[in-house]
Formats: sequence, C-alpha cells, structure tokens
Amino acid sequence: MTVIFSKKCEYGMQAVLYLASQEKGTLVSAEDISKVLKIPREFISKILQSLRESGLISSSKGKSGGFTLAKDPSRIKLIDVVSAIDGLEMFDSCVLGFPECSPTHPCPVHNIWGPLRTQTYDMLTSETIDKLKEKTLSKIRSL
Amino acid sequence: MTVIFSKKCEYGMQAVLYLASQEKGTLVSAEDISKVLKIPREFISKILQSLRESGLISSSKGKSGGFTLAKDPSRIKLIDVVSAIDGLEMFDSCVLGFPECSPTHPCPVHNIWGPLRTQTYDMLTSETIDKLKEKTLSKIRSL
DNA sequence: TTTTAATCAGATAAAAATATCTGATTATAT
DNA sequence: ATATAATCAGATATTTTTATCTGATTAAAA
Repeated sequence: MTVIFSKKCEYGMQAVLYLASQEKGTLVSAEDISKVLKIPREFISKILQSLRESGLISSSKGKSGGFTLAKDPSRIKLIDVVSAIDGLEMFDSCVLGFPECSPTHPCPVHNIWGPLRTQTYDMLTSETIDKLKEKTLSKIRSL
Repeated sequence: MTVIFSKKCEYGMQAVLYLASQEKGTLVSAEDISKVLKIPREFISKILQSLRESGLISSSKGKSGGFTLAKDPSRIKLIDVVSAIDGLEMFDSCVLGFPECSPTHPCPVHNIWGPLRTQTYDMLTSETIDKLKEKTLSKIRSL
C-alpha cells in the first residue's frame, strides 16, 4: 500500500522542495539530490527528467550541469508536482473503490470522505513551496 | 497510484459491507459477491479467504456454502478490514515519504497532515458497519 | 450413493510500479 | 584539444500488486 502518493511522486515532491531550499539559480546534480535525499540515483534521475518535461524544473547539461526550479518557488505548489506525476484523479475517485461515486450515487462513506479529500487537496494547494523552505532545510539536516 | 488503500483492501471493504447488508447469518458465495460488486471471481475469493484467516468473516464449505460475517455488524468497523489487509502502517508514515517523520523531525507538511490523518482514521473507526447498511444497499443497487 | 456447487491451498501468470543499465550527447575545466 | 562530469533517451531488470489456474476437499441436494 502507498500512503496516498506513489514513490515517484513522493520522491518528486522531496526533490522539488530540496531545489526550492537552495539559493536561487543554483544547479544541483541528480547525484547530489540522490545522496542528500537517499533516493536511488538512476530513479531520481528519471523523475527529474519527467518533471523537466512537465516544465516544473529546468536542467543544463554538461560538466557542472544539473537541475533547478523553472520558476520562482513562490509560484510553485506541491499540487503541481502531484499533478505532473500521479495526476489529480485521486481527488475525485472513491475511497472504497466503487465506480462513479458521486452525490447522486454516494458510497457509504462519501459524505465523510468528501471534506477530508478537500482538505488534503488544500494542504497541497494553499502554500507555495517557498513557505516551506525552513522546514525543508531542517528536515534534510536530520536525514 | 492508489487512493490510500490497495485494491485488495478496497474490495475487502466492499465485500464486508455487502455481507453486513444481508440478513443475519445468510451465506453468500464468492461467485455472488463477484457478480454484485463486479470484482474478478478468483481475486475476491482469495481476499475472502484471507479475511476468514483474520477472523473477520467465516465460511462454510460444500454445496450452498459461502461466507458470512464472523460477528455482529454492530461490532465490526472498516478499520478492522484495513488492519487485516493493508495494515495500519499508513497512519504513522510520512505523506511525503520521508523516513522517521515525527514531531521532533517533522517533514514540511507534518503539522497539516497530522490532523487529516487522524480524521481519516476516525472515519474508519467511529462508525460500525451496521450503521452503513442502508447506504451500502442503495449504492449496490446502482452498480 | 452420486452429482453438484461450493470453499480451500498452492502454484502460476500478467500487469504495474520501482529500479538499473548502456551508451550517446553536451558543456565545462584542465 | 582532451578529459571529465553532467544530462538524456531508451532498453532492461526486479519487485510488488493484481489476477488466474489447477486440482483437492467438503457438504448439500438429487
């Protein structure tokens, strides 16, 4: 079982938070991210590539190349990463796995789950990642 | 990506809710459950077997055999199914996938996620499945 | 007593998620 | 110029989850 998000998505969020905690414009290599966050090198590489394709981060090749955020951290939210990797489908599918769960055909816990889902969405949407910089740094220090 | 629970667990919850919506003591075959809930026959079979091993449901073999709840629906909660199939690990692991996320080493969204996790747990813990009978029946009618 | 319809146990298969490998390309630094 | 250190693209491998198969056992019904 996953805790809501796939490993890819979890790693992607961690990496984006890490990039956001760097000095603006700093290029960070996949190797570096892999070591700091303890994520398999080749795996985070692939994830970074796909985030680049989505336009969330940018990269430069060659020696001393690496990755950096494509825009200011004050304009990026965690939901952007989720959207790019896992997609937003989970925010309108049934927690019990029933098909077409809706107000007209609610599952047994539909009314309770609705607000929770909304709050989860809000958690990912309300804050931009620049606001999470300090917390990110102190978490990384403890890894 | 899953929506919190594995398919096994979703199907397990659906099946247990369905059993709870039957007349007390009714034996329901895996075939029947499979058809009503549109779950692959052999797959739900395995899930029912494992729920039997966990003691949540009981079975009788032979012609006109089948499955029924092992105790009164007023004493079963959805968390029992989750606990038996997916385990409760998700309720204390990090939503961003960081290891050892805790109040002393919180991840960037630790404080926001905590209450949400608790509410999710409450959703599965507060109501016994007999309370969900009517809603289950009306959902099943729409499948 | 035989047929039938069910669970049960264990093996296997298929699909998806996670992870790694290989070699090409690129750009900096020596 | 050349060596080095990085991304990139595509293939491959491994692991986990989801799903199916096979045959044995059981018990009710014919």
